[in-house]
Amino acid sequence: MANRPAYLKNLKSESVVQRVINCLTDGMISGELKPGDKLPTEPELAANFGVARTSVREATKILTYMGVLESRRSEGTFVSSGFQESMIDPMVYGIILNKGDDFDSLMELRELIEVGILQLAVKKEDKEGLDLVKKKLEEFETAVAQTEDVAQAAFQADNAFHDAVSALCKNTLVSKIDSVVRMLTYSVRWETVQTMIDSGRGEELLEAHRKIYDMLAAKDLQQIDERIRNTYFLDALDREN
Amino acid sequence: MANRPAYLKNLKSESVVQRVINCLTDGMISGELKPGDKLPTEPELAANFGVARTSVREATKILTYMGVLESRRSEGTFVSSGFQESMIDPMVYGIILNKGDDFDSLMELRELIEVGILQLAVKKEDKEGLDLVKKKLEEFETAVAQTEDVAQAAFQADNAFHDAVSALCKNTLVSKIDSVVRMLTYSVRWETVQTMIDSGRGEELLEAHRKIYDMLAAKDLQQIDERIRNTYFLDALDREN
DNA sequence: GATGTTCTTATGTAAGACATATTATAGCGC
DNA sequence: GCGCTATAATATGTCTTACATAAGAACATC
Repeated sequence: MANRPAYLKNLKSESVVQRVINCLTDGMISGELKPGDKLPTEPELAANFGVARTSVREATKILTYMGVLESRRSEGTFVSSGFQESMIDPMVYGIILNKGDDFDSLMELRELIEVGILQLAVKKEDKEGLDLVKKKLEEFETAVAQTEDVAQAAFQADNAFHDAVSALCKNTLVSKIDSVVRMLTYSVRWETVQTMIDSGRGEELLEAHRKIYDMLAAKDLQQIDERIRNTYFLDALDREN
Repeated sequence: MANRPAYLKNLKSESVVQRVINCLTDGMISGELKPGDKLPTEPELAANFGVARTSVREATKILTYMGVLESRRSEGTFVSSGFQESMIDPMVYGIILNKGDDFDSLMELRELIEVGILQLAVKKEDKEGLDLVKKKLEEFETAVAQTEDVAQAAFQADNAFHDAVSALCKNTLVSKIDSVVRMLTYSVRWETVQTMIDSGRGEELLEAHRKIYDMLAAKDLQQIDERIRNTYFLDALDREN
C-alpha cells in the first residue's frame, strides 16, 4: 500500500488515531473482524492499545461515519454487515471537489467502472433486471417531457436509471464502487444535466440513455467497448470543449 | 435524503457530534465556509455550539478523514480545497468488508481494474515507467531461473512487476483500488504461483508477464481488450478447470 | 402474565490538564 | 544593521476523570 521503504515506517505522521484505525482495519483484512462481530468495549480497546479512550472513540467514530462500524449505546460497537452510504451529504463533496488533478483520476475511474458494469451485465443476462432498466428509461422519457422542474426530474430519473443498470452486473463490489463514485461526482453530473436540459439538449441526453439500453438488450459487447466511451460521458465531453 | 415524514423529525438520532457536523456542512453548502477558509479554533467552536471540545473534535476528525477538512497543528483547521484521496476510503472499506462472502465479485473486480490499468497506461505513455516494468520483468526471469525458493522469489517479483504496471496508469485512485484488491487476493495469488512453479510451469507464468509488457510497449489496445483476459488471470483459468 | 422498577452495561458527552509542532518574535552576538 | 538562536504564543493532539443516558436484563408488583 505504501511505496516507501518498510524500515522507515512511521517515526512521524501516523497519529494515534490513525494507528488505531489501522489496527482495526488490519483485523478486518485478516478476517479476525468479520461483519457482524462485536468489538471489545472502548475502555478495553483503549487499554489494549495503550491509548486514551478519546483516541479510540475518534477512530471508531470515523469508521462509523464511513459505514464500516456501527455503534449501539449500551450494546457495543459492531462491524457493520450491510454497508450503508456515507453519512456526509454528497453536496458537501461537490463544494470541495470539482477542481484538482485528482478529479481527473476520479472521472477515469468512473468510466472504467461504468463500462465494466455494462460488460459484466452483458455476460450475466438478467431479463427482469433488464426490464427494470427499460422501465427506468421510460420514466426518464416522461421526466424529460415534463413542463416544469425538468432538470431535477431528469437528474433523479438519471440516477434511478443508472442504479438499475448497476444492479445488472450482479457484483456487489463493483456496484458499491459505482455508487461511491457517483456520489463523489454528484455535483458535476447535476450541473451537466442542468445545462443540457436548459439548453434544450434533453433529447440528446435521452438518446444517450436509450443507446445504453439498446446495447444491453442486444448484448453488443463490441459496441460497448468501441462506442460507448463517446456517448456515455456527456459531461466529460463538455469538459473538453 | 430522508424519506421519513417531516413531523417526526428527530426525537432521537441527531447526536451532538452529528449536529456539529451538520452545522459545518451547512456552512459549506451555504457558502459561508469556502474551500481554503480557516475554521475557528476548537475551543471557540465548542463555546459557540455550547458543546464539549471532544465533540467538536470528533466532528472535525470525521470530516478530516472524509477529505472535507484539513487540520494543521498550531495553525488551525481549514476547509480543504480540491480532491482528497481519502474520499474514496469508504469504498475501500466496502471492498474489504465484502471480500469474505463474495469472492467471485472480488475476482471480477480485479480483472476489471487490472485491464483498466493497462488501458490507461497505454493512453498515458510513460517511457521511464515502462522501462521500470521491463526491469521488473527481467528480475522476474532471474527469479524463475533460480534454484531454490523459486516460488517465493517469483511471487515477490510478480508483485513488484504488477506494482510497476499499476504505477503506469498514473491514477492514484485506480492504483489504490488495485493495491487493495491485490492485498485481498494475496493468498490465492500466492497459491497459484506456488503450484505453477512446483509443477514446472514457470515458463508459462513468465510468458504471461512478457505478453503484458509487449502489449504495453506496442500500445496494443486491441490485444488488451481481446486477448489479455485469457492469459492474464491464470488463477482464474485454473479455477475453471 | 403483563406492567413497572431497578440494576447493569457500554456508549455519549463534558471539562480540564498536559504534550507537541509550528510560527512569530525578541534577544543576542557579531 | 544582519543573521542566528532562544523563547513565547498558538492551536491541534493526547490523556484523564467524571458523569449522563439509552437499552436490555432481572426482578418485583399487581
